[in-house]
Amino acid sequence: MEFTVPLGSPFSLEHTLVSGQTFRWAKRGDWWYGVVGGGVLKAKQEGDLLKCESSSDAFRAPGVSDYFRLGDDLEHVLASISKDATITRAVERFYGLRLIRQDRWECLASFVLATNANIPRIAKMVEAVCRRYGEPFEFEGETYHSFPGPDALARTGAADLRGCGLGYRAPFLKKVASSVARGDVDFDAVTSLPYEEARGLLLKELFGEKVLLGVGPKVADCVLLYSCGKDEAFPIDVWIARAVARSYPRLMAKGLRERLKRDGKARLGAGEYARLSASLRRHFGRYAGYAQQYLYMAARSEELS
DNA sequence: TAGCAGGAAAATC
DNA sequence: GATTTTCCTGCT
Repeated sequence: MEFTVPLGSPFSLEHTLVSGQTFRWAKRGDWWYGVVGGGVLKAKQEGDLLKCESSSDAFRAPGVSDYFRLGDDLEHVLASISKDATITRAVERFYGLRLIRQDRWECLASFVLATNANIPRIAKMVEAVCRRYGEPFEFEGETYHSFPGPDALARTGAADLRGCGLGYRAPFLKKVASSVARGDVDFDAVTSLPYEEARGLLLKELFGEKVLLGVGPKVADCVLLYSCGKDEAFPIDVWIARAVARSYPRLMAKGLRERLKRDGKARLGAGEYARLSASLRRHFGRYAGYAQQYLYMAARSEELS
């Protein structure tokens, strides 16, 4: 099924897909191939047109527009977050980068795997889990695998999951899958509540036990931002922490700043994380999550140059 | 709050 | 080829 989506406002497919939000897209030749919603979405940007091809009839222009959040008024968002020279420069460099709306379960599971790993590694782990537990299907003579549902992962043994190269993440993923399969995580409520309450719901305890073992504030923020539309969420990873220490020292507590400077290890305690992300939300406003994504790209690209 | 373990692969030296 | 780092959380 081929179709074309006209882009009414700024969009960069490339910047969007390499910004570390999602792990199931790969470029082959001129085309990007992504496994989305149980099928393959193939896409190529030509100016203000997005050429698409979908393996299933279900995925059409409206679905693509929703997935890439093409309805967001990006110019308004970018004007709103451009509070200082650092972010303004990042916005200019990566203009058109958009947050995308991912499946909530897939996003949660993927970021549980993301601890202490880099992007290629995360993509590999996700792919291995899909190959083993997802549904296979064919597209252009290649075999792809859908992202497995929570029940499929809840049923398996942690040792079996370990076979996917997940290491210590295997038991966390299995427990998270069980919680979701049991219905302990009300994604609809998380999506409809305002940011603070939504985060509380994801991190809350049930019967004295944490609902989602392996989900701390950083993973929660990723899920809220990338799949629940909470644009205030500002995930702080090591790159962002370092970038903030360098470019926004005033927003970071002095003690934390000095510690980062001293041993370079950007591990934040829960309180430090909460205070820093609150101060970044105050600085960047209601689209702070967009600012985070642009800063993340800038931080990573500067490391390479 | 601080310190550490956790597993394996990528990045770096 | 060894060492360091890696989009971190849980436990003590």
